[in-house]
Amino acid sequence: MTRILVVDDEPQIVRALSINLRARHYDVDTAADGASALRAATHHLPDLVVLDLGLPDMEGTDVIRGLRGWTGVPIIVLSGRAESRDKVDALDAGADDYVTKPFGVDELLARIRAVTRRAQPADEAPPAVVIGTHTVDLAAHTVTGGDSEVHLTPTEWQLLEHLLRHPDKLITQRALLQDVWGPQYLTETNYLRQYMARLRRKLEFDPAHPRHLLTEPGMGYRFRP
Amino acid sequence: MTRILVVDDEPQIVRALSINLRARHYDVDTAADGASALRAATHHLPDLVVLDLGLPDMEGTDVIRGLRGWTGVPIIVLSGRAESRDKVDALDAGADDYVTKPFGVDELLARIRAVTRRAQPADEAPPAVVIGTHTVDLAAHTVTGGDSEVHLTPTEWQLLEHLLRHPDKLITQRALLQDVWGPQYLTETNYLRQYMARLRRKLEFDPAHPRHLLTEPGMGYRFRP
DNA sequence: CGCGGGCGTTAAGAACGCGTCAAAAACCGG
DNA sequence: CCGGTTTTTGACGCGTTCTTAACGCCCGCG
Repeated sequence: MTRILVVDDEPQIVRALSINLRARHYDVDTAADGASALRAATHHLPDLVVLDLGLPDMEGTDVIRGLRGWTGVPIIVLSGRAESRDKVDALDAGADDYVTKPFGVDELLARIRAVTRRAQPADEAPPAVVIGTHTVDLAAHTVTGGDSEVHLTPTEWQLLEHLLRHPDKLITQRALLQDVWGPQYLTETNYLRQYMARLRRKLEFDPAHPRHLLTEPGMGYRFRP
Repeated sequence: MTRILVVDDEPQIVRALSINLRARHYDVDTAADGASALRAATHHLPDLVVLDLGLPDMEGTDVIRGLRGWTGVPIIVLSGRAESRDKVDALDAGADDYVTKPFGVDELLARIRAVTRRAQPADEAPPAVVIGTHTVDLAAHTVTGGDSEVHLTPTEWQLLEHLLRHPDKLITQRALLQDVWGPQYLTETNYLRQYMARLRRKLEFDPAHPRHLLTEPGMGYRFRP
């Protein structure tokens, strides 16, 4: 869930934005002035800040700098002022985007999507998973740790990836066969037995008693972190 | 040096932007239509793309998607159309920002700074990398050290560059072929075999047993520092 | 208690991908 | 137009990986 902090001193704008954002399944915090905005951000770091520049207590650029001092959270500025100078100041202070009022809600939402999309990869949680003594990094395609060096073949990676991307979830045999081998292999469960065994031999501490790559008899397999 | 690809079919706009950008010490490439824009980006990946939406040969959103298919390079859209719908479409296709014409140059420059600032952290650039007895300097495009003099061809540089920019990370064959040769060579893995062999012959201490330019059978290649 | 399905294991041949050599074709500067 | 460099293309041996088959075991069920 993406958490958005809306900062504006006009209650009706805050209200309208909150309703629209919540309807899109965003989590919304609000603040009516710069000081409480900084406090709210400190208290619970949002994933994005929508900031009106016309606040009663502080310069808008100071609010931006106050945030930028300690966080890289994306900031979208709302402002009634369309002068080039204001935009340049806000953007150079650290804002990610600048929208002039009056603005279309659809456009703001699209800009929110664009900015969060860009910011995501930076602070994304580590895509590394631990299995026994080994650590699997899906992004780099590496297996580290463990005493012996481990190398996985393409098919092994594909299979492992599907399991690791859905922790604790049961993946049916059909789903795995479909995704790794294709639609015409849906009944070749022997492939799964073969390759699950290989994965366990390479990753599990005791392949005969797997603790992470589990079998659900008659159904499929499951990865337990 | 930040390299910017300017795409617009109006020569005077291209010219004005080029002058302004070069004055700010940006490196500028230009393209007049969608097809040559995609080709230019493939040939030498820019750090940012400024894209006019009113191109003669392609839909603007298709150009965006054409880039997004294989790179996360920041894209700022220029457009004469101010309708909310156009903005939403472009942003959701993968654009990072949308500026309506006529626009102030100062504003565009500020938005360029904002977008590149956000994109920067992703690619930290270690200036020099050591492979065996040789030292490769990506910025200067030089190979020093080693007893024998080493000269790399353009294709060899491109290939090596992609590997060195992502240390320890597996780069798939498709990604390398896409970035070095272009989208229509995705299956020509023999090119990779050929040029990886040449790089190893020129850089590795023992080309038959590479220690830094590693093969991941069936998947791709990896640079280990 | 005997039976059968599903699972893990082992073992084999087949198919594929990689590194390599070699040579033709395209490119480039003089 | 020529000579050298660079890129593209084809072919082959070899090791790895994939595919396929067969066997034993556990467990639920009749």
